[in-house]
Amino acid sequence: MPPPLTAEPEPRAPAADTAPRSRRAAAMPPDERRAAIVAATVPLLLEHGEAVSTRQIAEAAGVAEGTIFRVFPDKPAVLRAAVEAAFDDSPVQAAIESIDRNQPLDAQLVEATRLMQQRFSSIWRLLPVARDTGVVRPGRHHRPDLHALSALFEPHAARLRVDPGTAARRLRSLAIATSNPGFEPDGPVPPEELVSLLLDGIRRPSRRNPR
Amino acid sequence: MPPPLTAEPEPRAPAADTAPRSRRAAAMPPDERRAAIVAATVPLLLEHGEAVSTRQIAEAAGVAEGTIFRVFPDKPAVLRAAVEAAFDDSPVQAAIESIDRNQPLDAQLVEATRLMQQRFSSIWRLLPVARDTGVVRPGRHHRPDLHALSALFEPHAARLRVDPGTAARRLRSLAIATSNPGFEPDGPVPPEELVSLLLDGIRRPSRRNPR
Amino acid sequence: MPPPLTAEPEPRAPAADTAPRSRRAAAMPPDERRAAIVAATVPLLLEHGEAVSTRQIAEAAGVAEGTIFRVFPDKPAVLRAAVEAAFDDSPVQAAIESIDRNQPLDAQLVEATRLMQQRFSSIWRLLPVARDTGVVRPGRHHRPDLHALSALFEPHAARLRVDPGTAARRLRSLAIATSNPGFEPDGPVPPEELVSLLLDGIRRPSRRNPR
Amino acid sequence: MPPPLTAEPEPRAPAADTAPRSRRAAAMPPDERRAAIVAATVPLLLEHGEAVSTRQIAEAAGVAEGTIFRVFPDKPAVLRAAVEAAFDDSPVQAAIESIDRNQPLDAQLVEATRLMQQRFSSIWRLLPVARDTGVVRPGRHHRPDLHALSALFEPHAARLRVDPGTAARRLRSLAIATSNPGFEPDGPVPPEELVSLLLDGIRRPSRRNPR
DNA sequence: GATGAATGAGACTTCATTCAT
DNA sequence: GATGAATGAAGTCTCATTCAT
Repeated sequence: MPPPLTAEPEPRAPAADTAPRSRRAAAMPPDERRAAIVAATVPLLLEHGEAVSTRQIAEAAGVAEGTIFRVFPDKPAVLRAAVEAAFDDSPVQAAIESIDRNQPLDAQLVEATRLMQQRFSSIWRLLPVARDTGVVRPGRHHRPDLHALSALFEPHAARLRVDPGTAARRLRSLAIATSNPGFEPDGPVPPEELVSLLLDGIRRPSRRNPR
Repeated sequence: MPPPLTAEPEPRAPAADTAPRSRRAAAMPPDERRAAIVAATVPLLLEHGEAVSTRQIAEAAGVAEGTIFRVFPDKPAVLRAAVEAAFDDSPVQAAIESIDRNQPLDAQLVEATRLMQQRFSSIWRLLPVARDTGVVRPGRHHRPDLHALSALFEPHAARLRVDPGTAARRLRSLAIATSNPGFEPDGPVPPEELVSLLLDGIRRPSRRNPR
Repeated sequence: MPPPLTAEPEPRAPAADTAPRSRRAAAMPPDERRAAIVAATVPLLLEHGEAVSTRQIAEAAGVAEGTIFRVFPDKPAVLRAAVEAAFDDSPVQAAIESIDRNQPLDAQLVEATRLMQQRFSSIWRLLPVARDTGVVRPGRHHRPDLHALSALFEPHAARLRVDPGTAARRLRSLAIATSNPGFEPDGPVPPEELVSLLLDGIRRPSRRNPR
Repeated sequence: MPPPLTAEPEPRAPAADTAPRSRRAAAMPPDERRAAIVAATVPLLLEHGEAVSTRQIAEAAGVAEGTIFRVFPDKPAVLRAAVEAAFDDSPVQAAIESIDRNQPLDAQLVEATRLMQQRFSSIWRLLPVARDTGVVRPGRHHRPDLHALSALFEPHAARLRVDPGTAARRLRSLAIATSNPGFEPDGPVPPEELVSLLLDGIRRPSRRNPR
C-alpha cells in the first residue's frame, strides 16, 4: 500500500497516565512544532481556503495562538508552508516510480492515473492559495511528479505520436480536470477511461480514418 | 462577433445636465442596481477571491456601502450573484451553437475548444467561491454549455466510441485543465492538439495495435 | 481672562430629552469627529504617554474603537494630531501679545513667564511623544511663541546685553525648566524670581564687580 | 579623568577555555546579574522609552527572558532599577567636587555647567519613565548633585543675592532646560553664556538701574 | 539556577452591517 | 431610496510572565 498522499495532523500523543494534567503543551523542538502546525493547517485550508483564522489553526494544532508566531513570522508564512506541504508530490512520485514496469503500458498508466486523481481531488481548494502565497508562480514548472510520469512513457516513446514529457502533461491534465468535484459532479472519471482516451482517443478507427 | 464572455462593470451614466447636482446616485430600478453591483463584483472576485470587501465592491459599483444591503441581504448573496453571473455560460453556449456545421468535426471542435479555454482561463479563481457560495454543488450537473457541445458531436455519434454527452464532458475537461495557469505555466495548450488528443489519442496506430 | 491653554475634551451634548436614547453616536462631520478624538486623547497622553491604548481613547471620546480609524489612518496619526494640538502655542502667543506694554519691562516679563510656566507644566510628558511622532524634530525651530516673547524685549533692546531673540529663548528656557515638576518638586519657581534672575543675575553688584 | 557619566552594559566575560561548552550563561552572583540587566536596559530605555520589551532587554543583557524574572519581580521593577541607575548622579557629584576651587567662581561654574549639560542631555527621555515608575515623585527632593553644586557657591555666598542652595537650583535649571534637544534645536547653549546669565543677567547696568 | 517554549491577554486594525439623516 | 458615519466583533500579532526541562 502506498503511503498516504496528503499530510495528516499527527494525533497528539495522549498524556501519560501518571503525568499530571498540564494545560501547557510540552515544549517541542521548533521543527516539530512547525510540522505540527502545518499538519493542522492543511485540512483547515482545504475547508476554508485563505479565510482560515489563526485561532482555528491554533485550536486545531492544540497550541496557543501566540505559539504559531514563535515558529512562523506571520500568517502568510503558515499558509505557504501548509500549501507547500500539501503540494509536495514526492509521495505520488514515489508511488508512481514503484509501479511494476512489467505490466502493459495501459495498466501502468491506469495505476498512475488513479494515484494522481486521488491526490488532486484534495488539492483543488488550494490552487488559489498557492497562487496567492507565491508557491505556484506563472511560468514556473515545478512538479517533480511529471518526471516520474514521463519515465513511464519513455520505454514506449517509439509508439507514441508525442514525446514522453508531453504525454505526461496531457495525462496529468486529464487526471486533474476529471478529479475536480466542481466539474465532475458524478465523481472522478474511471482511470481506465482516461487512459483509453489518452492513448486512442474517442474516434472509432475506420477505413477513411485508419490511423 | 460573439458577445464578450465575461461580465464587465457597466459605466455609470453621467448625470443629466438639467438634473440638480446631487451627491446621491440617481435612483435606479432595483434590477439595474443589482446588475451594476454584480458587474462590479466579478472582476474584484477574480482578483481577490472571497476576500473582496464590501467597500471595494461599493466603490467599484459607484454606490454607497449601505446601498448594497438594500439590494442584497448580505455579502454572501452578492458573491453568489456574481459567481452565477460569471458562470453563466449562455454566451459560450450561443457561440458554440453558431459554429458552422459544414466544417469537418475537427475544425468545429477546435473552434469550440478555443472558446472554452478562453472562458475557463478567467474562471479558475472563482471555483472555490462557487463552491463556498453553493453555486456549484456536488452531484449537480448544471452546465448548459455541455448541451451545445454535445450537439456538435451528435451528427458524428456513429463514428465515436463514446456517446456525445461523454465526448462533450471529456473535451470540456481537457479544455478546463489545460487552461489553468497554475498547471500549464506555458499557457493553454493549442486547441488543435487537444482535439487531436481527444479524437485519436497519442498512440501511433500499428498492426499489433491496429484499430 | 486668557483662553485656556490646553485643549479640553468637549463635553458631549446630552441627548435631547424627547429623543430616544440611542447607543449610536450621532454622525458628525469628519473634522468635528477628529477634533473630538484629539481632545479626548490629549489628557490620556499626558497621563500615560505613548502607552495609551486606542481602546482608552475610544472610550474617552465616547465612540467605538473602529470610529477612530475612519478619521485617522492609524494610531500614530492620532498621537501626532494630539501632540500637535497640545503643542499649539497660539493661545500663549495671543496672551503674550495682549500684555500691556505700558508696564515696566519687569512686570511684562513676569506676566509672560507666568503664562509660559502654566503652559509648559502640562507638556512635559509629551516631549518624548513629540519626538517619536516627528512633531518635534532636531534642528527645527518651530515655536511661534518666541516671536511674541521677542517682541516684548524689542523696545528695550538697547538696554540688553543680548539680542531680543536670545533673551526670549533664555526666558523660555527658564520657564520650561522651572515648571518641570520632576526637577522642581516644590512647584514652579515664582515668576518674579525668574525675571529678576534673567535681567540681573544673582550676583550682588559691587565696586570690584561694578557693572 | 572623571568616571563615565552613564552606565554601560558590561561585556559578558567569555567562557573559560576549560569549561565545558554550554548554552547556559555561567551562573553569576545575583547582584552581578541584576547589574548586567540594569546596564543593558539603560540605553534601550533611552532609545525606546517605556516601550522596551523584555525580549530586547534579555537579548541586550545576554540572558534568557525568564532569567529577568528571577532577579526582578516584574518589568516595572527592571525599569525602576534602570532609571535609578541612570539617575544616579554620584559621578557628576564627584566630578563637581573635584573642580579646582582656586579658579574664579565663573570658571568653576562653567565647568560644573558643562558637566551637567552633558549629563542631562541624555536623560530627557527618562523623565516620564522616572515619573511613571515612581523614581521621581512630586515633593521629594532627591538630587545629591545639588549639594556639590551648592558647595561651589558657598564660599561666595556674601556676594550673591540668593542663598547657595537656590543658586545651585537655578543653575541646574538652566543647564537642564538648555540641554533639551527638543527646546534647543541648535544644541546646548554654551556654558559660559549660561553662567554669565546666572551671575549678571542680561540687563546692561545703567545709572537708573545701577544694581 | 538558568533556559526559552508556551501562554493568553490585549493591542491595533478591518469589515460587514445598521440606521439617522 | 440612497447615503456613509458609526458600530463592535473578530482578525493578526506582540508581549510580560510562567514553568517543564
